[in-house]
Amino acid sequence: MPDLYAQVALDMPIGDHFDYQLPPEAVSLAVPGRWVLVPWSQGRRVGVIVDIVDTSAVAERTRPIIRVLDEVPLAPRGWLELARFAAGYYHRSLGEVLVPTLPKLLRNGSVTGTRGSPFTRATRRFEVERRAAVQRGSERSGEGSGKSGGDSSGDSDGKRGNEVGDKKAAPELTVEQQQALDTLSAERGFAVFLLHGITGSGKTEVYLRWIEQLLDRDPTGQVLMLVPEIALTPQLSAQLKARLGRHPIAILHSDVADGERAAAWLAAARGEARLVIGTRLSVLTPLPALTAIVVDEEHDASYKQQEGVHYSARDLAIVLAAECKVPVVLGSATPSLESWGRARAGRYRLLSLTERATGASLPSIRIQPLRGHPQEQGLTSPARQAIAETLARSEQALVFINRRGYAPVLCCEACGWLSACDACSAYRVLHRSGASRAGTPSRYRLVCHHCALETTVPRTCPTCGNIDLQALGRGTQRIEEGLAQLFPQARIARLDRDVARRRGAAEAVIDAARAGEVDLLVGTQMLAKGHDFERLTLVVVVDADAGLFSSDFRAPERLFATLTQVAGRAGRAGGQARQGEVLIQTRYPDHPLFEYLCRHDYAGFADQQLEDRRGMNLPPFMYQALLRAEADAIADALGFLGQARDAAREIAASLGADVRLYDPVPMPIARIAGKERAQLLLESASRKALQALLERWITPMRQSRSKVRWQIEVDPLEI
DNA sequence: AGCACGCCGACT
DNA sequence: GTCGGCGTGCTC
Repeated sequence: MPDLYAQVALDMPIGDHFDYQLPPEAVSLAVPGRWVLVPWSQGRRVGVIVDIVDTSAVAERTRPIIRVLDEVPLAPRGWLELARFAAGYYHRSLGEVLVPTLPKLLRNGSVTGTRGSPFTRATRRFEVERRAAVQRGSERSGEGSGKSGGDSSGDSDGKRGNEVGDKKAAPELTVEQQQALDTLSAERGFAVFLLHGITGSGKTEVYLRWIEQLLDRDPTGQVLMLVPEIALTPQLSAQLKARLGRHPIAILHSDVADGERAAAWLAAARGEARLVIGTRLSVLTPLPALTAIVVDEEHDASYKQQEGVHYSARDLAIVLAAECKVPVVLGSATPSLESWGRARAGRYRLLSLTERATGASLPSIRIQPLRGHPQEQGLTSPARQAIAETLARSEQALVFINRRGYAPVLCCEACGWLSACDACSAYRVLHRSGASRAGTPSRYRLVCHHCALETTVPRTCPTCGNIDLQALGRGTQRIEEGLAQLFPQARIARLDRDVARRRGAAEAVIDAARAGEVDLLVGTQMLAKGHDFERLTLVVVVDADAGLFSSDFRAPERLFATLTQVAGRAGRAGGQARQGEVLIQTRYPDHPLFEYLCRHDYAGFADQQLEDRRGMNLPPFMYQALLRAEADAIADALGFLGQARDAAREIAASLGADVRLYDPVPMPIARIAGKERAQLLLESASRKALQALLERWITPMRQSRSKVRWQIEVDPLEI
């Protein structure tokens, strides 16, 4: 019998670790945090050593590990602790948290790669960049300035004009920015800051300065910056590289190709990359010398992982910061109510930026009633007039509608038939497809946004044979078409997920708009995030009502954030440029949300929402978890959840845990792709009580096999 | 979760 | 006579 066993976490829903014999020659390498290749059934898999022990309960079944992956850096201590927390909190096995964080290319043990492979090329490219960065850094420090004013470091890379050629002299900070920065720089240990800054207040500049200071101060320290899914654009990378180019930067994005990702990940894990910027998945990148974390747009829903382990990268960032005893900054113009509530309670330190960095004033927001105001192409006459005036001044206007496609539903006026999806409880959306070259008749398709099933449009009504089928409502494509009719001379561009599907297409639209080659921009959320269009002075929101009376208690919070964000695109230039104007069309002009919005009063809105939530016992005053089930028949899903609830009730009673169990209900969209879905809500004022119940409830449920597919969602964002 | 093994219906 | 359905057992 061997002297030592390695407890190895594997990507399995069962068990937390599996025991393997440790050959004597592997003992020196094999420590917790090491990646290993182990035999598994017929094949082999990679896992992480989580402990070394001298006995095993299953000693007679153990086999030796195959190899220690010593080419992968040993994971730092805080990282394993973070993963342990995530596994416990989201009720998954440790391996399910750990293993998917290793880039695919490194998972098969053949890291070295062949010469000229994407991985080797990426590694070499990173090394060249790193040396160049270090070189720039030493040149700079040779200039002898300790202060991080940095105006002289701007023209660092003179020979190549690829950085858009701007002079990257850092802008002067406003008093508020300076104060925020000073507060941040003074903090060396664990602390959570909420940086609340209005749109255009220069939050990014504060991050940049802080990161710059941190990297200069500690020559080996690493900073992690998390950004939402769509925010990680080439523009942002270019900006960061231009300003912080004397430090090696690694970019980790789900779209980054495998070889590139593996190289960037290794650079981060080896401590070579000083700034690691990425989407939610990068919160689990092992960083040996972490000194600070930034979470930009912390309210963004894309921080919540929606497959695999459903973790919140923002929440894990805070756990990681605590683990590593470093400061973390959450930034947003419209913080989540969870974060805002904690700042109000004094648990997070609030930093406020209340004015725009350019000196521009905030846009004026007008609410335009839809009722009693006839519309043309979905636009009231004040909206059309405002657009016409904007065009006449040769400025840009943005028309915002959060619904892609041509029309949300097709209907038969004779019999009432609607274009329902066969597989989902939703309507198929009318889309205009194909490049409508002049002369080519445009084609239409019916597309289900939930199961992606696409069909042709019936020539006649499938139930009554009527020839006249009507498109009901408006999406981006129809608004675009309407604008072309209303303003035939205007150059119009659309941006939504359909446009962005083509590689580089979204970039092209944004670039064209910035270059002034577009007069009218039409689009969804995508247009609202972070872009700076200098000549854009008008924003029209076609219809703000979807979020006003939703059954989801978070809908007002999201609507406020979206409207604030899109309104923030207007009139950012400052100087002698015109003040921005925002027109919001609604059927409910008296809704209180709009009052706060027009006053640009996020704090007032958020405090009011918090009061509502407190009164109604909702998060953040209540902790929730959701058990979701999926089956061919809704009765099976509901039956499964009913039994689960009964079991939970008993456990809660035996624990004395004060947890409320609701009845199982079908999900808001009950059927997707032919599967019926239902859910069971649990909530408690005590996170501890809820977690204790989940712990005793979920583990046995995983062991018993059911024909119903299910998953647990802790801190669900949508109910 | 995968994957194998193992017993009962519609096809060459 | 087989191909294949998914029930249940196992993986250190």
